[in-house]
Amino acid sequence: MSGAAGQKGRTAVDDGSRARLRDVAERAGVSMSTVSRVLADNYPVAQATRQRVLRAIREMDYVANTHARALRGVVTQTVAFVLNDIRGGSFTQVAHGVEEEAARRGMLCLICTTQGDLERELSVVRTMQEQGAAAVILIGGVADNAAYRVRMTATAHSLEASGSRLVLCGRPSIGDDVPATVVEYDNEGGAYAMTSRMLVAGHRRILFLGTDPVPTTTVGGRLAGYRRALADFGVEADPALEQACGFGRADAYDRLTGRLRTARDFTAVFAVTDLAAAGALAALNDAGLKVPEDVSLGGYDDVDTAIDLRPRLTTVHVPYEELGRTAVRLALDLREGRASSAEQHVTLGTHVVVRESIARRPLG
Amino acid sequence: MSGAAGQKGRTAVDDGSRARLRDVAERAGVSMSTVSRVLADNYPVAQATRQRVLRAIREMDYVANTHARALRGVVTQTVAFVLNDIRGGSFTQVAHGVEEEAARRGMLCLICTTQGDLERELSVVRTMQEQGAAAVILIGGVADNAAYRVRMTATAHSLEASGSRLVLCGRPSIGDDVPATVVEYDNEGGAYAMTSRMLVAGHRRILFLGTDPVPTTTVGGRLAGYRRALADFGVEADPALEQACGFGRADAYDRLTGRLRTARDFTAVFAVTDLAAAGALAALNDAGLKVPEDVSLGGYDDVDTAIDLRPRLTTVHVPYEELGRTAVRLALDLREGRASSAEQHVTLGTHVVVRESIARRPLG
DNA sequence: CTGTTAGCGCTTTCAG
DNA sequence: CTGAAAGCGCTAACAG
Repeated sequence: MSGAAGQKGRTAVDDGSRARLRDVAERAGVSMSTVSRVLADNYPVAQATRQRVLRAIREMDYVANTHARALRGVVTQTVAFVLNDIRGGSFTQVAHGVEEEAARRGMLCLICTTQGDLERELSVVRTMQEQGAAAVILIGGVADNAAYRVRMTATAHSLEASGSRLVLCGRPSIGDDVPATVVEYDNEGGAYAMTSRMLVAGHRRILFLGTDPVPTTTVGGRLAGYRRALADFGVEADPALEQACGFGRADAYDRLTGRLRTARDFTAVFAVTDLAAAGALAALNDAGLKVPEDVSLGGYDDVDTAIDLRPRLTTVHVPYEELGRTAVRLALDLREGRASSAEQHVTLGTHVVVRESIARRPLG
Repeated sequence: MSGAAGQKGRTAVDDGSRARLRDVAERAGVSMSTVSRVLADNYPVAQATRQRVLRAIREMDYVANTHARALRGVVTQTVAFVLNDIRGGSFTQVAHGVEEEAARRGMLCLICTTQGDLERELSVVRTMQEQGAAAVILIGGVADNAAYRVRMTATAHSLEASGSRLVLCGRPSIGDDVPATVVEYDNEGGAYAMTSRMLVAGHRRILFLGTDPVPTTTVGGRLAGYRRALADFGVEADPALEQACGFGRADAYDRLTGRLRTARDFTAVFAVTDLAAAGALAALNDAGLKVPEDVSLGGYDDVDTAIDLRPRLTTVHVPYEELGRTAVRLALDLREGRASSAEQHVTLGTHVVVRESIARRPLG
């Protein structure tokens, strides 16, 4: 298929196909080794020869073949970043952190999306492994169950055998004996802090907007923080206040609007994400409720746009970019022997960013 | 370096390194070809043999080497997507479109960022070419000058020689003779429509917030649309109303706040992006000005969060996701001979989304 | 149905 | 300083 290049009388360039090392060597009147040496610049080559080779390379627009190189062991290392959906604020920040740190180390960054499908996640990871990725970073929560753990454990081992590293980012560890790097943020703590703040402001009926039918680790942690805060304040948790809802704006709007039609049995809403908070805010306003005068509102993620909501959204800040950088750093440092396995589990802090959407509980 | 695997008495797996086809063959007691056939599933293999091979593959956790495959011509095709910065609304949507269409075709999507550095853009493209990307998609405006055109033309030809395709996405063509696919949106038309709308509402002094010292094609097009609308309405363009400003929220806030300290010599603001519009809105409000009662405001991009601004932002919708899908579709269809070169330049439409941030010019 | 063989394009000893 | 030669791991004729 790749054609007649190299045949007598036809060069790769005449042919319209990519020039190979051999073509360059022929043109420069040297051996392939010499061209390779000029390219790698890791071995003495006579000035005159070097010039001739460089000239041929330029004239033929030679572009090295990564695959052939990789096969010989000289790899353009890549870091793979696997996420659900590239849209939607927060993960993009993680991606940026990953990109940044990877670029700093001269590595390429592969980004793949899974659309929330665990099956696809596995297949994508496999593809990355085939590509020889130095690290495979999985971002975002998952439905945590036995099947998931078994498969992820196998994946971690397989990756390790390939000389790669699995990184769980914003997702809890699956066991200390599993060869995986874990970079978490204090998901539960952030939710605890937010809920506490609402409780301190006098709220007792706080709607948690965002439980899932199949709860992911992300929701699980936030819900746990919410419940723990209630418990610590001696407030009994009311299951009716744990409202099913997805991460998106639209779903939050619909769910809350629906609920408000029936009853308004809460004085504060803790939305599982800022996007959901935006939807909740719109729903509240459309129902004639003012935030924070009538109902207080809290978000989670601290996306850039939280500040443009009115009132400005009080939310939980997550160091997403740092999460991405750390993921790359830990995984690669380990490979290079510059970090120990002991340092391969990190939890970054979260904190509430106080803005304007939470007020004291209105009397009556 | 890759070690002693394959030596007598040590298998790849014992060794802790990745198992190769040969190891699997040995274990299953067959030849490499047979294993290869089982894997490719493109040739008859006896049931019993197949089972034995499959078993060995599983037991050894065999993972194929993409690079070796690629060298033989069997490639996991990748589509490369090159952008400035992965954060910030709109390009992410394009990336999603690209991802979607690439995935639909079973292709991998490589995403790389350049931080706005043309030098780096070129080097990234080169790396993608080395990787054997089927298409290299460049997204976003650039400073359009002779040097850029020369280099991009060379890049396009080089890519073509590699059997790849350059795609300029949201960036104008650099000439009909250049082998590149161009997927634009009606950038100038969107700005024209927005400005017209403001003019129709009676505004005569419209601040264009977002000219650059080194204007990019994106800004250039939007500014051109702005000027053309003014001209068509017989309003003389005042250079003082073309305010230097970047794409981001923070810069817009600072610039407009600074300007408002001196004078308020406009009744409407046309921000070059929605992000800038968010900054402008905050600046206006902080200066005690109400939108749209005192000053009207228009944005560009129609990012998801434009609807959460108060007032809801009137802006120009750009079909970003569609842009990404189209980029992939055109480039790949051409490769596969399912599209002609004539169809390789497309301009998608834009339109104003009317919300609440533009009102009739206040009297006096 | 299965095995043998000849490379894909490149790097890297090992000899000049 | 330069060249010849031996593969990296895999696939695809070509013979059995």
